Amino acid sequence: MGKVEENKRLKKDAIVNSAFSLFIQKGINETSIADIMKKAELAKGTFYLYFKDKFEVRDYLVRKKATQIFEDAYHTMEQSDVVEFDDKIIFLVDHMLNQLNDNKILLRFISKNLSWGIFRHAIQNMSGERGLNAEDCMKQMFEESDLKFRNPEMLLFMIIELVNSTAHNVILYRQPVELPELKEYLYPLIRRMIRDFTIEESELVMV
Amino acid sequence: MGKVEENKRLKKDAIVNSAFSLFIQKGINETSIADIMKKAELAKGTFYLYFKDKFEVRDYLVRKKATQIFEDAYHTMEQSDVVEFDDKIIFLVDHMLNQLNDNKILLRFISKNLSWGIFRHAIQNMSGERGLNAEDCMKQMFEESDLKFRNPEMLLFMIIELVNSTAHNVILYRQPVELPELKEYLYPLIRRMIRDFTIEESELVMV
Amino acid sequence: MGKVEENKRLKKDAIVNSAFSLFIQKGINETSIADIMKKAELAKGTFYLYFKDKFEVRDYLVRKKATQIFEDAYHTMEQSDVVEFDDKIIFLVDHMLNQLNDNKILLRFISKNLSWGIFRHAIQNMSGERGLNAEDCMKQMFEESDLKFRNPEMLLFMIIELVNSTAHNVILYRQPVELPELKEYLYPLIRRMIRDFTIEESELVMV
Amino acid sequence: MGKVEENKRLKKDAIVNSAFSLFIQKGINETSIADIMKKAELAKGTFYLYFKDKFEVRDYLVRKKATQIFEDAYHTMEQSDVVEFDDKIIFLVDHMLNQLNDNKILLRFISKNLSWGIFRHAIQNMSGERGLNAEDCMKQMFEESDLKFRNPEMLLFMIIELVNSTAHNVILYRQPVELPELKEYLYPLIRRMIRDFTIEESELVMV
DNA sequence: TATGAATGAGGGTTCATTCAT
DNA sequence: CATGAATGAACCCTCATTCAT
Repeated sequence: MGKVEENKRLKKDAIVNSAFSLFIQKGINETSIADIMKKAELAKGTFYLYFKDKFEVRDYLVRKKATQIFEDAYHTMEQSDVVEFDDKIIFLVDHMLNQLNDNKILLRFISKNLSWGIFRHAIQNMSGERGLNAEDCMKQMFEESDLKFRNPEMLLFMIIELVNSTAHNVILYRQPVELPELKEYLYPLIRRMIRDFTIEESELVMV
Repeated sequence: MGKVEENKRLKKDAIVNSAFSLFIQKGINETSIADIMKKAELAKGTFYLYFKDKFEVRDYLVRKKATQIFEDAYHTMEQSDVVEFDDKIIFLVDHMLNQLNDNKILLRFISKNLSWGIFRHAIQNMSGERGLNAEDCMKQMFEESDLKFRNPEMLLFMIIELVNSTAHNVILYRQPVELPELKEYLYPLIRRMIRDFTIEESELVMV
Repeated sequence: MGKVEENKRLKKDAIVNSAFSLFIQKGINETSIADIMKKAELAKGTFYLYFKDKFEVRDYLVRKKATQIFEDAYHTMEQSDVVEFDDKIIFLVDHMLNQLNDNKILLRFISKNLSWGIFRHAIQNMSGERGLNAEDCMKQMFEESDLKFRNPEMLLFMIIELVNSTAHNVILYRQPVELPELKEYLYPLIRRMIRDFTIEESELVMV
Repeated sequence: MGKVEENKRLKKDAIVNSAFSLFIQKGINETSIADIMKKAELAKGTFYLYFKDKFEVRDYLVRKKATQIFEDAYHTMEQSDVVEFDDKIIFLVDHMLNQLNDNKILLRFISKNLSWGIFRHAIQNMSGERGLNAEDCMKQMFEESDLKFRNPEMLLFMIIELVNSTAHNVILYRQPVELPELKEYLYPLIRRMIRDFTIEESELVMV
């Protein structure tokens, strides 16, 4: 029967949730496995039946949380009536920034870990669980638009890095400006980047 | 006489150098104070005469190394014959990227710690020691150029964050492209950002 | 089954016994937790599963040993044929003094810690474990006697302090007299104190 | 010249005063030599020119402070018009108790160390410095009175121990009664002890 | 599977003491 | 005499990990 499976899932969730709340509260280095299991109300030894060490839990959490944020943004976008490619990108970015701004603790946790490498890993591996694949989503978006891009991956990379690193400072330390002002500079720049990466009709003919 | 002072400086340097080599080798969390002092060939207790904990050493190191890189780039630029403002910025960025590319270990150490907050702190506090003040340098550069900028601090902030975060991935993980290719996309974008932040003559008249 | 519980009791006893022998040998300040656990043939970390620090062990020991001495004296007295109240008190004191005289090391350990505050705490808290409650014993003794006392608690307090502090010097340093000679002065004085605290029949009528 | 001597005395006083304030504030075990010398505004190494360790300082302090209290009480008594022996004893005890009640911190420091052994040592060794010898004082008091005592030393011993141990609890913990009530029971008891130790005229003739 | 008592290596930190200045 | 930087032994305590139950 699935009762045992169900029970194991509950235990794993308890561990993960406990760990998350402690990681964001005290930091991962100051959190011991004993802490995690005490808060999860499970025996210390049980930890090792589910994870190798606390860093495995951290990685699991980063992927899970990052995916949640992307999924949420993507679903909301799909239900909106945005059609243009650059508007879609801005919509996604804006939605995610707002989520992170509302949940600064989560931001602190995933922000500096969520760079290109982890991002790719996350969107590729995690997606299966809930059926939504971020990489496929993005690919589809690129294809659906009528535009052709010089180097789509590079474009995405630069946008993500720019957004991620500027937002980190602005949201967490409110330095050097507040989030609304950052957006004023950021969104036009993103649109410009998209435009600069677009291959013009004329160029296409040339090639 | 300054013999005692001289000796203290030597001890501090030994600690700092030992710590640096261990931090980049094993990571800061895996480096104990005992490790540091063993490599420095000093007694464990001596550590506490100079630093409160290893994080104080890390901060000291980040400031020191970041300043060194900037100073080096700035000096080289001054001895070159670059005159235009955007060329100067590109020159600085290029020089620093090359330094970091040559010294990936150093990059790993300072990169993720060198965000806007630390950067400002570093260029303001560290400068006195060697006579060169990074903040003043930048200000002077802005003033010397005939251009006026909408929001110079914001411009600098966005450039630094973009360069720092993209370069980090590219240099360390060679993902998604190699450094030369990144530069091909990065430098035009920086020039464009500078242009976008410039207040046109016509606008000036208007105001 | 109670195998685990049994094992824990053994471990705690080992720690306590080891600590006692070291405390009386070298003094508590010169005894480290490492010392205690080495002698107890247990791992250092195990200490913290049973006690917070060595002072908690000391308090535990003082209570335990003091209670043992009292219980022993009380049991012996009950099996004797002493009937008068003052004789009972003298009997108890005498028995306890003899015990302490036979075990000077134990005396040194508990003597200066066994003042009124600790004594009250000891007789109230420790008793449950073995079924005998020192406080109740004393109360019963007071009630069983036909006498009424002006301030029974005060009487007890003064007797205990007088006996404790004089005996400490006499037994440990044999100064200024030997124990038998102290008793010659002490017991008549105690009898006199009891008499002085007694409310006479005549007084009772008055009230 | 005596300038050097004067300077040394000042240094020693600084150390002793600093130590005293720290001992009563944090306890002797929690006070390091570094602490003492920092508060004394002297170099750490200087300590060893005056004392072997902090326990030597403590002993010095106990003697000094205890003597001060006794001297103060004795001087005040001399300037009063008390004549009877038992009144004198009560006067001394009362004065010292009041001093200690006013200075509970001092009491905590010397109380449990000031038993018969230390007391004798103190009154014998320390007296020379200021010209007043407590032992001689007491002897003189005994001789001056017309009374003869069975065992003067024993009498003194029992009074001191009784007063010291009861007062310690009462003043520090206000248990089981307050100081005024303790005195109500204590002073009559002391008078009775003195009477019981007195050799009657009739007895004298007998011998 | 799940437990949690036990382990003991290893961390950070303090501090009495020395000694070159 | 006086200093205070340097020492390194020794302390307390934590914690990942194991394993008998």
